[in-house]
Amino acid sequence: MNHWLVKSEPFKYSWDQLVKDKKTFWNGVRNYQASNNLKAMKNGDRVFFYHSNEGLEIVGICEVVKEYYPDHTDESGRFGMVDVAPVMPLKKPVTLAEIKQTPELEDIALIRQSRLSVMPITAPQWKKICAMGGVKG
DNA sequence: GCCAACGTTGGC
DNA sequence: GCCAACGTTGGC
Repeated sequence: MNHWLVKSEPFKYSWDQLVKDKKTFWNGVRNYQASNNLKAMKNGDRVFFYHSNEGLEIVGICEVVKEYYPDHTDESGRFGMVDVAPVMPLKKPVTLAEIKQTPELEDIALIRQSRLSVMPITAPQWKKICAMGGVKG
C-alpha cells in the first residue's frame, strides 16, 4: 500500500465537509506532477488530508475508493481525479510548524516542494506523523 | 528548444 | 498583502 498527502484550502473544501459528504471526487488538479501522483494511487491507499492557507495542519486520514479517471471539470481533457472517503480524523492535528521541527520529517515533500498539492509520503514519514497525531497508521 | 514573461500557490 | 518558488506559455 502506498501513502499520500493531499492539500485543500479549508474554505474551498475542508475535512469536515468530506466527513459530511462521506466521499468526494478530488478534482481540480492542474499540475502534471500532482496528476501523476493521482494516477499512481490505488484503491485502499491511505491519504493524509492537509489544510493549506488556514490551519496549516494535517487533520485526517482518508482512503482512495476510486482510481484515476477523467476530471470532467477540466476542459483541456488532460487531467483526471480520484475519489476519496474519510477514514478517521487525527486525535491531534499535526501542524506544519511541528513537521518542520521534526528531524525525521525534514525531507517530506510538503516542505521540499511547498507548492505541490498531491504528493507521496514514505512509510517512515507516515508512521511518524500517525504517532504525532495520536492514531495508528 | 531556449528563455523571458507571466500566473499561481501557499507560507508568512 | 507580500513575496519566493516554480510551473506554464509563447515568441524567437
